[in-house]
Amino acid sequence: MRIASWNVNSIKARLAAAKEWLSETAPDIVCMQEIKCTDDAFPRLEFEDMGYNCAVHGQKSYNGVAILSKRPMEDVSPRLPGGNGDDHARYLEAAITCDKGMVRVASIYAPNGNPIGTDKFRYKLDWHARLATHAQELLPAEEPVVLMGDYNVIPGPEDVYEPKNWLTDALYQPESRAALRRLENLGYTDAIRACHAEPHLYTFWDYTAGCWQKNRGIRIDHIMLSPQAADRLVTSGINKHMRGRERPSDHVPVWCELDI
DNA sequence: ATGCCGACAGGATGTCGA
Repeated sequence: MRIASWNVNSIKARLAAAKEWLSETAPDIVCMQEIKCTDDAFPRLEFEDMGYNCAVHGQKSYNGVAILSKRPMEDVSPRLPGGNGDDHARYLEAAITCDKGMVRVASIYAPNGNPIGTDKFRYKLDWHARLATHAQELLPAEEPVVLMGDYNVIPGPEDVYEPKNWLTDALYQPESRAALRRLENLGYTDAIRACHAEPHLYTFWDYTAGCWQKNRGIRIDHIMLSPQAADRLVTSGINKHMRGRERPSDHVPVWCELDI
């Protein structure tokens, strides 16, 4: 079972690239982030024609997450618990029954949080705290859980081209990195790191300043596996080539293969 | 120190992203 995640940076702008990528890599489940459209505007029929069911939690202009699945989805639920009226579309969860059992998948678009020292950074940390609480609450069921998407957190110095440049950025603050580490401390596994030890694996390259050409990237899109999902991890990867195509997203897809 | 690029809404240019 191949499960992938991609921050598309507008599904309207990325529809052709997305269809091409789906044809080439044939993931069974796909989590998308930053679809930047309402539920009605999501190109559902295009993906249904390719054999996918669609669950969409959209928002006009900003944010928005979706899950595509070749198999039916159950328990589809948007939004993290808590948040006091937080209306950003940043979380969507679904349960999917596979050949050897079920998997629970969440599409995650965590807040950027810049600039630091503002309400935006506070919102980022609060959002991650809500995510950790929910992640913890999912554990007693002992299901395979895959929390995947754009976490907007650089885990460590090996995940960025030049750590010094990011010392005042919300993506690299100690509190941000601790939020991601909190999931690991709960028992979740970073699927990319579990399969690839080498440094300088990136999932995002800024559009500006020739970052892609110079390979000045950062690793901020993550696949976090519950213990029962990690037990079934076969391999994982990053579709880096997608950044070099026409009209690319600034993020590239990440994926894992689970024996489920 | 700032812009660089790209997408959005709206109909010029400001906002946002990371």
